[in-house]
Amino acid sequence: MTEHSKVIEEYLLTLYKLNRAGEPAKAVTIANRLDTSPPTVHATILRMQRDGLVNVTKTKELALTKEGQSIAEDIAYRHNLSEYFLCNTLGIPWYEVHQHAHLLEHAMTPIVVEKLAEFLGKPEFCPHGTPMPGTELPENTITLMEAKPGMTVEVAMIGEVLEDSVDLMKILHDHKVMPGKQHKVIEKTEVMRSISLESKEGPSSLPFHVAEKIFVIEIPKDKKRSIQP
Amino acid sequence: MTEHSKVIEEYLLTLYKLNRAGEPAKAVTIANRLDTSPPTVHATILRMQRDGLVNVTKTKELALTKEGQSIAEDIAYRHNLSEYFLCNTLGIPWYEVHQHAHLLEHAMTPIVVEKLAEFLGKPEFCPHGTPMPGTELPENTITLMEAKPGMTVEVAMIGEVLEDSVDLMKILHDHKVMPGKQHKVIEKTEVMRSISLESKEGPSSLPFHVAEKIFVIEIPKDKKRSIQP
DNA sequence: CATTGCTGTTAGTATATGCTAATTTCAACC
DNA sequence: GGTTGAAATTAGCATATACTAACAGCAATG
Repeated sequence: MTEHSKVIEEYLLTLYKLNRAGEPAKAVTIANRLDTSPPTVHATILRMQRDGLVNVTKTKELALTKEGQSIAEDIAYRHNLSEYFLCNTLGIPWYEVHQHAHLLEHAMTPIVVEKLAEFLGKPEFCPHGTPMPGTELPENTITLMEAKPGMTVEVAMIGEVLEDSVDLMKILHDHKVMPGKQHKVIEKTEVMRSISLESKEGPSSLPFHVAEKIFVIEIPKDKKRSIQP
Repeated sequence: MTEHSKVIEEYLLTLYKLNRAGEPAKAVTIANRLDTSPPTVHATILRMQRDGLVNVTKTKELALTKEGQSIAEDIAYRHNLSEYFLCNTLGIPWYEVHQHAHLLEHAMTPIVVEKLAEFLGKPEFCPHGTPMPGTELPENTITLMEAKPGMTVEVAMIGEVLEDSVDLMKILHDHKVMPGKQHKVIEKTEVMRSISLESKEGPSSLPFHVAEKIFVIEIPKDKKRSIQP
């Protein structure tokens, strides 16, 4: 497990996240996510193949090798751990930590990772609710798109794609659409292509494409707000 | 103050440290310190000149520009702050933190720096006793080489050049030659080119070239071990 | 004064990372 | 089945960072 450049680590992490989101991992997707030209992505993937980090299938799908996967999990862990630290120890708002962690994740030695994890009490989720590699969301997790009107749900995770837009994250924050908070699903309107919610803090409305990336757990009626104030 | 590459930041920090140590800042020195070939250093310095970070005098001395100086101080601060954090918060031994901080120093956004400084209580010295930019060692600081036999001294700072060798640092640690600890200077032997010390923890002997890089403060007889156990 | 030797510089290369423009490939659709 | 459009690829180029080998400049030294 040699050390790899920041760029290679970015590609690995992107592939890892695509995998976990169940999205097809193609070169174009990386190009879009990382805002890089297709030829550059192409060249970089050639190097990654050469170095045994990815395989390219006949259908041009990118598949992480054992080693690639292992490194990617490592980076994801460093990223999530950094976010947890920035949020819970330093008090940086949860909707802003992503960008800062983006730098830190490439600059932590194994010892720092280990000591930081110990210090933080080995957290299993980042502030957006993303589970650390090795941990999973509860079985009964669904997306907000799948929730039916009338349901009361608790936010479990804000999908990682959404983290890239601080503006969007800020809005979610203002409406308390964040891990641990409960909301009641009011209605899904096809015309507006949005879902309206109601929580203690007030009403909110989320477009479908955002609701698809928000993961929630249904709260049975009798347990509503049993934990959350 | 644009962002600069890791490499450029390394060069800036090196120049800053050379300045502070009062050593001449030449291209060769950088080549040695950073273990890089002279032609590479040459090319890099050309780019730094182009970007207004350094000036080269007629005598080939490298002088940081206002901007170069300002960035360098920033990096030094991030480095020292990281070391303080790694040592005092995460509990990584003081003689090992340098290498870990070496990575972190290039990966901290201004907000992270600010929040971390607050969290740590705005420390003014790193675990090796190096003052943060803007802070100075006490006026009466001397090097261990300048201390006379019979003197009792308190270690103030382990020179930054020494930090690069973990092995040496470990030895200093084992002999409690570390900031805050008091030692009595026993003798300076020209033949051995070394200085022998005596502390509560036992005797130690340091070669001249190391003693030159250790900064101490003389402790008047009547105040010996007034603070240090 | 000439030699020695360090320092700086040039020349020539290599690799990783990036770009635009142009071309190929291939599946999906008419 | 042929066309179209997205995706992949190739060609050509640029920059930052590295190296070795060779050479130039200059000061100290014999």
